[in-house]
Amino acid sequence: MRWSNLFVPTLRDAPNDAVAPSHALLIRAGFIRQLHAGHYSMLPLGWRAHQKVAQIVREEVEAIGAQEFLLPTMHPAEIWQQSGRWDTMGEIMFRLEDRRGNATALGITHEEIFATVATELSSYKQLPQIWYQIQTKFRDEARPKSGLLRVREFHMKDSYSFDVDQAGLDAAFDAHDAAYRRIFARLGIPAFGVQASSGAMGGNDSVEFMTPSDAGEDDVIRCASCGYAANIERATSTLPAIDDPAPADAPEKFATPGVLTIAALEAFEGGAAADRQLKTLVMVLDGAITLVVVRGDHQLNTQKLIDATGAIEVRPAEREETFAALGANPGSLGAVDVTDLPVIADLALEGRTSMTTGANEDGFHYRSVDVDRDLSVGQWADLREVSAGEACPNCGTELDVVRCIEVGHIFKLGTKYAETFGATVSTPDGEVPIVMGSYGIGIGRNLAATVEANHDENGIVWPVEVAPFEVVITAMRLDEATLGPAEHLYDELKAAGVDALLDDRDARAGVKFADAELVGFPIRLTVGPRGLENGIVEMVERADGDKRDVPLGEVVATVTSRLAALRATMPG
RNA sequence: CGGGAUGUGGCCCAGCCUGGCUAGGGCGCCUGCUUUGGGAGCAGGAGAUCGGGAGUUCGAAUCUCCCCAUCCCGACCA
Repeated sequence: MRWSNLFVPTLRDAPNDAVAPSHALLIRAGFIRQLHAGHYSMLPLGWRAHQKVAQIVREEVEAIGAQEFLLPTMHPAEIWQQSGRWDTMGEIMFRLEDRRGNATALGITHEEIFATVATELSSYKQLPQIWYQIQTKFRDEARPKSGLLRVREFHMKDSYSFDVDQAGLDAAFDAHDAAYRRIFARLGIPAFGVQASSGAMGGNDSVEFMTPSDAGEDDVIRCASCGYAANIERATSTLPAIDDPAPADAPEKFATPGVLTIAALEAFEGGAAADRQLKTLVMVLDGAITLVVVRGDHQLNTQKLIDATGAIEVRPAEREETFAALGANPGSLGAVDVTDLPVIADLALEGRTSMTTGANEDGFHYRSVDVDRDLSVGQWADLREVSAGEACPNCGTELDVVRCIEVGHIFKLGTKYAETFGATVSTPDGEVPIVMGSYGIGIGRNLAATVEANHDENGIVWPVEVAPFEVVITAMRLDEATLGPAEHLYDELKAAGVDALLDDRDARAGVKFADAELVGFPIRLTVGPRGLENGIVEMVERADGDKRDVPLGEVVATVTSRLAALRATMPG
């Protein structure tokens, strides 16, 4: 390919709404353009890199035996109604009607569809199977952001495993885990696995692959000592034991005029330290007012509440709803003696006594509250959000919080979809539902994550396997004396299987060099009269700036060996 | 959805507060000449409903109201 024929609209300045490094660089280097929020056009360089990411993913999942499909992205509502997710998916799913008025959805994922196909599996002898596709997904994200990192229309590789039993599922899961680690290594993305909430998908084991980045949107709790790592939606920690004073016989109500916050009650004469208080949150779970109680110095993690209750829609109660339910305003709320509303309490409160909490009467609190005795707790659950500095649940080391991009997610579905859609196989012991697993990886997001992890002040530094071209040949003049040898080199490299680009633009050297660095080709060859006089070209490596003169006759051998070396040294 | 910010040629930005000739600069683009190993110089040129609508005014990029879009933080989210 000749650069003079390639559409590569590079920009000296990034559009001012591109903030994340990958976003700004992919635009500046001419890889992508935005159509509207969350929808991007892939330009020729962007599409090449995108396809290279997809190819790596394809190779690694095929290496574990996966077979490629292509399923429709428009789905009839019925299939989603059958699994129950037509309702539970909420607004994330784009919905439309066809001309007959039939409800239709744009696929956000394909468990239902693959499970339907899997109904044709009839014997355990056909298992195991791993099926996958690389297909457009549509998600009506509330807040698309950071370029390709969070979009509403994107390609995802989603694979599904089908096994006769749990042991088979475990094996398929572990195979995907290993395949994903190889994928991230090849993409130059330093990713690690964390325990995750399985969210709306259902299922048990759930591992998200994360890579640290300020542009991310997940917080991960990590232990530097033992390797414990979990999404903050799932993470736990060990709390220091607290010795409560001997409990009184009954709660004691006392006046607390003007005290509306945990902090104010700490400072109040006769108040209590935050870890001796109960924080009562009034939440609405699928329309039902519910009291959620955590320790005064703890934060509720909403996802944990959702996971614990199975609720679909969760929101804080309005002030009016709260007053109607408890007869008091925020600042004086409590769960003591509340029996007409569900009460869910955090595990950290089990067995606590002599606590202080609102009395459901403005301006009054209770002290000497015994949680087990005075609260009608209907459900105990891990609800509190772990904070940095708390102790690792495994080894006690102080935990860190790391902002991350989720680059992959694998989890065990079990038999839910197989049962719903009747995907069963015959075994010697009778008919059993197929045990499924689900494994996703976003192509565009990983492209962006690669850039997040591989760039410098001059532009992108592509790993060899993802670079839109592996080598750019910069022709310093366009006369035959220079362009001739440059073209010859280009032909030789192509013949040797190297993905090369010939920069034959009528532009100044500085422009060509700067563009080559911005776009991020791993290797650049400078072909100009100065070197040709001595029978050499200059070779520059993007990653470390290493320059060397290479005799014309050795260029192909040198380039191919350097490319091989660069492939082998990918981090991961 | 809550909070904050921004919309001026393809990109970056000035002008707005304090209303006043043909809306200005840089990059990019076109033409010519010179130049040619790290984003060239000179000369000429094209390109704008100032996000949209309504209003105030003799006069609106500038003031007022409504709407839209985009970005950031949060909520939400396989």
